[in-house]
Amino acid sequence: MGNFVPTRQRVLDAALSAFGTDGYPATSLDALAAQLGVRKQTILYYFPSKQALFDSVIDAAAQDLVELFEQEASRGLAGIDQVEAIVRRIFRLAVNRPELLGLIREVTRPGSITVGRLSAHVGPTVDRARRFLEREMEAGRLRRSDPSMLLLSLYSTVVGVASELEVQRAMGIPPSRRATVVRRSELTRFVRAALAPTDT
Amino acid sequence: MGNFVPTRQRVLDAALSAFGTDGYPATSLDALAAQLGVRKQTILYYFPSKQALFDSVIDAAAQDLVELFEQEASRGLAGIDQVEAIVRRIFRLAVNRPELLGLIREVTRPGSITVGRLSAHVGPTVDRARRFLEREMEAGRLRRSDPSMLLLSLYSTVVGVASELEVQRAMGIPPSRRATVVRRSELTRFVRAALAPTDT
DNA sequence: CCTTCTCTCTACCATTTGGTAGAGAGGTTT
DNA sequence: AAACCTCTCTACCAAATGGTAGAGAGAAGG
Repeated sequence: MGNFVPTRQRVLDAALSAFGTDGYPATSLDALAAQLGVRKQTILYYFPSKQALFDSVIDAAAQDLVELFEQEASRGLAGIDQVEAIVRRIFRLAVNRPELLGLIREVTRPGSITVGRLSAHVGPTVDRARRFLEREMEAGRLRRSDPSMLLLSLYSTVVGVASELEVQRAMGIPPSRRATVVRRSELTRFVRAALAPTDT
Repeated sequence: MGNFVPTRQRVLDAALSAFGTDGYPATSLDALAAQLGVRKQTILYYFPSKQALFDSVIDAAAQDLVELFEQEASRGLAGIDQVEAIVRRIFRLAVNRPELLGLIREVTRPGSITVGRLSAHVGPTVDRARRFLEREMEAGRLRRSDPSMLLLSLYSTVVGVASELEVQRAMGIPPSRRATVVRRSELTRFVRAALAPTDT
């Protein structure tokens, strides 16, 4: 115990959580500072402006995402098994750090000026994923289709099912631990069905 | 020409667009009024507060959605064909009125207090959709699975692919008319593959 | 003509916002 | 001890926000 977390890092963590939960405009520096037991000017000492703080938060989040992805991808599974492994990973992320996916959602809002920053980070990883899909289609381990579009469909489905908690409630799915497990397994089946190569 | 749109309706339309594009916190009554060529107090005359305006916008949007859905569902198609018809419809909606899906996205944000209002409106329609899926599974026209979860997966996939324009750009999909057509057809294939009953 | 109702306006306000200026405290270096 | 650096603070500020109070214009009805 007694481990000390530098203020800058604490600000970054709290900001990620706040931006990811409430969104950029609804997050005030005063509120953030109060939550940290610090004055707003302390935040502005480390980050010259709210936008700069947001940028740094995006950088940190992107790094986490890429790391997670590359780590899972380097295990070298093939075909649907590899996809499923990543789906599970994203699912776990949605449970443990929902604010991170919330941040992605915030950044990818139409009209966002900060998208470029995120895509610059995840671009190479996206390329890698696309090449993977292409390769596996070539090898007949995945249903043939446009790799970019397939990636988009996968992204939408997985992130949506993993993080659209309010929609789930509206659809009568309780936010229980049990339901989460069912949800993941149903998602996996859905993705498997969508990806399985046609036997012809 | 010369058709007159009552101020109240104009406010409602502009508000839907603004809330759906920029989100609730980033939309100011002053900006909204300016865009309408009117003073803020005119807005507050018709809607007693910003929140009340938002509520009315949600009501209007929900009504549109339900109408669209019921209309398409009443054509009485079966199995995947019915699902595909609705997918096409939602896709058209995303192209013609992207702000409407943006509004849904805004309302379904985690921690939103307004979700209840939306679900109250769409609840019956969601139930109807679920019963449809159940029936079609029973009849062997759709792959068997948990209907609620399947609905969630479908929702995530379709709305995501239809409206996540920034994610698409990040994945190298241009926002061209041509790409939109490809996107819809790939989405359809994806959904078809995910829903097709297993032959066993 | 006067009243009343509908609608939009001007004037104003308290609060919150992101941000600037700079003081002060504590440690390290010279 | 003097100078400096790192960090957090108090004191302010201009701008924007949602909202209140109420005036005025025009049409409708008595």
